[in-house]
Amino acid sequence: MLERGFPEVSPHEFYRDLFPEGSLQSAEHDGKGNLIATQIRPSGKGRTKQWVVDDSLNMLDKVIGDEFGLIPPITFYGKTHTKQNAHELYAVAIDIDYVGKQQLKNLLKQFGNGVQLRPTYLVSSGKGVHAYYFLKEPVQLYHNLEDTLAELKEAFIRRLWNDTSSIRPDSPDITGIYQGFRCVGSQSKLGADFPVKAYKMSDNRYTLEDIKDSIPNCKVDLSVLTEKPKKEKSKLSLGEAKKLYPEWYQERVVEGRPKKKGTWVCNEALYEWWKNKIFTEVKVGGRYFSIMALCAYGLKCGISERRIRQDAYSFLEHLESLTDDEDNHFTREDVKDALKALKADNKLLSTMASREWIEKQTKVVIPPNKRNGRKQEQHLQLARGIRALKEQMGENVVGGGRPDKAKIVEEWRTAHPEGTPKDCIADTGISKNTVYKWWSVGEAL
DNA sequence: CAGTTCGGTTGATCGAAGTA
DNA sequence: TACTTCGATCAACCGAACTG
Repeated sequence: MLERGFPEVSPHEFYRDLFPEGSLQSAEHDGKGNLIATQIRPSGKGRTKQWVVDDSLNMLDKVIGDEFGLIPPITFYGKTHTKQNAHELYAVAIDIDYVGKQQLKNLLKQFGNGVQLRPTYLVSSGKGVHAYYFLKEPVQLYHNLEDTLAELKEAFIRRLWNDTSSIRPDSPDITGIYQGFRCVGSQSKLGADFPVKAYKMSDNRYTLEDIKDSIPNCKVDLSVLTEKPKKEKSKLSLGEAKKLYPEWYQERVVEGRPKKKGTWVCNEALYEWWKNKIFTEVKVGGRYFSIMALCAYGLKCGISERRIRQDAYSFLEHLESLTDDEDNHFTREDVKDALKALKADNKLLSTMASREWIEKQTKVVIPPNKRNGRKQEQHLQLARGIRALKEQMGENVVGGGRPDKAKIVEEWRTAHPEGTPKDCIADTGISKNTVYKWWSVGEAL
């Protein structure tokens, strides 16, 4: 289909071209990054695996020929495909889906006559294509560049994915810069007989400016890319203060009444909810972990350690009463041991706090997401708890409802001191209802 | 006509599921 | 793994129907 003089290139050649010899790590600590290849298993058939591909590219064979392998055009430090570990961007890859024969012809024509920027490679991905624009120089993936890069990429996707290139021009997939793509040499959506193939379109390599210039009216500001990232200001938010001085924080929360009424009651509800679960649903095999989970919830909700300990021991009798095997009693020692979680570091605490972990360790079904009846109720309880917690920690957002228009009315009144509500309604277009609502608020000042 | 009450609609957001 | 979509809630909005 693509035989118009564009040579097909083997997976090894493709990735060697993208990551030239010497660009990846070859010695243990040479300061260079590596590729991460991810293999996704169809659900139920084992876990997702990730491989580190170094400068020799030997590990590529792990995903070539496989069902579903992903490789992003990025090098990483470390062993996992995470934003944190991302090091350098080597190419901008654009996914265009629902490309039929005619759309492909259109695309090739536009690449040929300069209407669209001609990619370095075009990769067939099954029902669509991936256009790879290799970069002259890899771009350092500092975290403060993320938004800029994402913006540029989105503009570029919208430019390439249009009614001539796709059967569905209206719903482009806006893939992020960290997104992996089906790797060259693995199977496509259409199965084993249709592997993902790469075709060389040009020897061109680009800069981000080249890409920006190819998009008409593109307003993305690339200047941050040339600046070094600023050091983050060290500010001590309430949330950080909590981590650093947990005892002070908890005394403050428990003994000094919090300013906003409802919030900590709501938080406590989450903790109480779990206590109820321990009574009603925890069985042998999940007893020890249910106490650990109590610690996690307690800390999250700002309950004092003393109270958590008290509550933990209060479950001792009940949990021991569940014992069905003389060799498997639940003792004071077990509770004591589980309570060590209170002193655990943050990392352990956050693993414990995840719904999945608690479910697995305690055998209590914490409803995944089948939205019916009381399961949904619990789902929201959790969401509300977390939201309330954020608010309490001073993160000041603003969740929940629709934003109000108090400010608009207020500003209009300052600009028109003699104005009447009627005029305000006409000027601002806000309904009279809303205007009246905020009118009196302004009056009070 | 100025202002209020009622109830459907809207924008924002959450965690989980889904998709690449 | 990253990011979008989905189902669902919440609080505020806004039109319509009312009140005086």
